[in-house]
Amino acid sequence: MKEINENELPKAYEPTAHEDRIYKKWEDSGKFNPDNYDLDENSGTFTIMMPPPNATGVLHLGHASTLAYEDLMIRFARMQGKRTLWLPGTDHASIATQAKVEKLVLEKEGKTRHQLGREELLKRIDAFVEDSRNTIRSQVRKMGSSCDWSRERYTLDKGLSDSVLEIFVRMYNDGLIYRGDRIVNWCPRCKSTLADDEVNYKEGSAKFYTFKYSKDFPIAISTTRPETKLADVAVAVHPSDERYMQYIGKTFSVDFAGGTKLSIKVIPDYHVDKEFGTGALGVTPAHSAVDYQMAQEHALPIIKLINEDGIITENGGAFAGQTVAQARKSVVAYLKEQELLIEEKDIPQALSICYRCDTPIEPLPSLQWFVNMSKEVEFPDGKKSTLKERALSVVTDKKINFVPDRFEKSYADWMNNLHDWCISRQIWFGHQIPAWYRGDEVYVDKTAPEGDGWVQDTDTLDTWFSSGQWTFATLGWPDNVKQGAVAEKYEQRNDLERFHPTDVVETGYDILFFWVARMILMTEYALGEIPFKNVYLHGLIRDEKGVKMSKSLGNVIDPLGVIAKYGTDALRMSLIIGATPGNDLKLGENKVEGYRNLTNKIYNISRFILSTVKKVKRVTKKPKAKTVADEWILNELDKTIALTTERIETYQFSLAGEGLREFTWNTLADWYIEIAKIEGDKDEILLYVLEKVLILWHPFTPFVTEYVWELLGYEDMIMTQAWPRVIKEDIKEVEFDFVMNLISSIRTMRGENKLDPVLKLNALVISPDVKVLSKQEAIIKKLARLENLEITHEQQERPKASAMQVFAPASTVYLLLDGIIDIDKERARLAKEIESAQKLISATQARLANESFVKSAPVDIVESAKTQLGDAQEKVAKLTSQFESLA
RNA sequence: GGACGACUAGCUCAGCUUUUUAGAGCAUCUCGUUUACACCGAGAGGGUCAGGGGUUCGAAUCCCUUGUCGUCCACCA
Repeated sequence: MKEINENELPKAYEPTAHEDRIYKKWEDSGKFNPDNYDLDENSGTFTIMMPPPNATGVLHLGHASTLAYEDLMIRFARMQGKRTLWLPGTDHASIATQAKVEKLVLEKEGKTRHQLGREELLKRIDAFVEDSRNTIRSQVRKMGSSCDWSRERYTLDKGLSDSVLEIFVRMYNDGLIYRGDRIVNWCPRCKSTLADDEVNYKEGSAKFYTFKYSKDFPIAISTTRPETKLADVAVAVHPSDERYMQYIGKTFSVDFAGGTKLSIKVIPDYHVDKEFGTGALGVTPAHSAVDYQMAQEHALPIIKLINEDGIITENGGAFAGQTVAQARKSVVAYLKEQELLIEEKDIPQALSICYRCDTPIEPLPSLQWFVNMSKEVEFPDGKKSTLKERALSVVTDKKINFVPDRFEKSYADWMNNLHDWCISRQIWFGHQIPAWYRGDEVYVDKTAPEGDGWVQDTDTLDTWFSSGQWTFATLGWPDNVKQGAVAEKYEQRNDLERFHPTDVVETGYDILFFWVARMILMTEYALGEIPFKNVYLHGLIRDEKGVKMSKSLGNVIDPLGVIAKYGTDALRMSLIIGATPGNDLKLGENKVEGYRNLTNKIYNISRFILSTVKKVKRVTKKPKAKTVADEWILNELDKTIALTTERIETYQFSLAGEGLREFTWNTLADWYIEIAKIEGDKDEILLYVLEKVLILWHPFTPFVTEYVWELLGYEDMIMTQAWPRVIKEDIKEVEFDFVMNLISSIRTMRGENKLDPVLKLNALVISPDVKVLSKQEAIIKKLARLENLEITHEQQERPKASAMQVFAPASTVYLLLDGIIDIDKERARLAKEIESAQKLISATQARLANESFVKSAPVDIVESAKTQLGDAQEKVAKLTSQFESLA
């Protein structure tokens, strides 16, 4: 390997030259796997299950965002010395994947899935998925994800399938899973059912028809779907509606369009809006969820008019065989012809559409499998509850925390309104339902029943049924179980015992209900415990104009393209810094460019230190400060360490990154390094600060920090270095004193004529021999202006000692620049603050002197008043001393 | 219809459990081309924190209200 010479290093960091190699180095080291660390029993664990991307293709920025956040948390925990597991995987994504492959097969071979057959299609899908998973694996690596590939999983692998079967059978035996003929959301294009939350709504307009079934029928009704009226069984009216009261309970025989005979009963129902339309509603139980409810309550028959292909059944009389659209025209034509149509107008309507393909949903009665959300059952911990209540209580009891917490409310609302969950899908790709039929017999178990003539259900399970088991099935359940304290030593425990519950799930808020809620349900049912302690939800990533990225608009930013141009570190920072949880993020290229510059800054700070110090060596112990500037930078570093740690621990990643940037660029690079150039002799401190800064940056920018670590020639990898710790009490809040010291010392020197600060300043700034950095000049000019010092241009020499004198309090200058400048103003401000604090004191004292308040108010209120009083008094004392020192 | 969120500098956004004088990045303008970095440095301009009201010694921050935009949920046939 070629020896690295600092002087030959390129001026700018080149991400693409190092990233792949560095990733390989990490991966080959085995250090992504927590088993390859020598840690003691009490190290603590930290676990994240990577949300499995769909096996349909490529990663988008949403995935990139999740990977950036999770890798940050994982690297942070690992450096803190925890046993850290990040388990990667992919989701088979039943409908999405099958639809994609079907489309490809149709394009290439001109065959539909039915022409191809189940076996053959599944073969094609498997091949496609294998390919796709390889793409995803490589993209996850590109993001720098430090996940344990030896534990990689797939929602259709054997372990997950075992778990799915186990849960299905247990739920069936508990009476939680049942098969029922119910109204389902049917997508005629996907030819499958959809869960309630898989239905989207689109604003549109519809023709609203008002008509009578026949000339002698007494009540007119209104509808946007005249064709479904062929299957009406009732007319519902509000019980208090005087117009129709007289008809309630009566049944009318009607000859309707296409020769269909209807038997219409007039029923009362409080849900009917008297003001809407005619105030009467035609009830079509088979093709409307609301009507279905009414039919159940009034024991009305259910006539299925539309089949799974969107074609009118034989119940449609003369219209049988027509499509829904054709039948609508036919019925409207009939109504016009018979002069039954009273009104036709356009109204706005929210159209139900399939969330995958935007096809309008057809509500249909169908025999499907459901999970009962409201049936009481015994959980593994022996407590009895319904799935719904259980999943709700873990959040309301704060066993699971949401970031941001406002999503706890949406979660609770959603859970409260949850209906039974339709889990069967008429899709071939997925976990086939473990139910066998023979005549009227039904058999449910993990394996096929013995005997002849049994036929397995051809449906598969909703993809969320399996991904809902992601946190524990990936850890070996059901083979692995929790045995409590049986295994004393950590090594003797299985993965489930070691790593579950996981610590965090990080994902977009758009799949809160789909996935997060299902994981909570499933895990509570299987294990009686929570799947994760914290849920961090990021927002949607939009383009720079705030438009949602979509293929059709062509505004999709490809993470790989960004990485190729600016590097992974820059992309990661762009996704994390300046983003707040739960809020959408607008990402433009100039933002990424800015963070590319920051990456370069980190590199160049390192390059400078590398080439300046006499000998590169690790400085692990905090060096002694020789000047005030040293003291200041070491203190600032400690503050940054404490702040960054705290912010990452409390999920304030954006603030953590901003604070680091501030320290790195504005404090270290712009000030301390400039001071170091003048003061000199700072090798130890520079190396010490650099090492800590690199470590702090590592979770954000793993590649550049690892690269610099290599340049420094330090042992091991930065990835496995220990996260720095500081004792909070050691941090000094010294800024204000520095300012005061500086000002007073200049005044003293002047007054006593011991030193002439003017002279010293000049010596440094204006020497014609020495070209002065603008930075230094700025410091001096500012100081000079402050203290009314004159800058002269005659001084020739540049005495080192005086440089020390002037720059020793450089930190204070820094603060001066920040604005604490005008003494009179400062005194006025302090006086005002003291006054307001004193007002607070007298107000609080008055309250505490009031006996009835002290006796009647709650104890904690009284206590907090006392604390407040103490704080205020302390504040007054502090401010007063500051005020006096400014005299 | 219900709920939630946003409204802060030209742009993108922090700050929001009442703690000093409202911040950053980008953009603009001026100066600087110096041996870490032009993917640079020094400086400047730019905000009645959407409007109104309230609580408070003190409000961008807490409460109420109005407006605009957005998201989610439910859904009227």
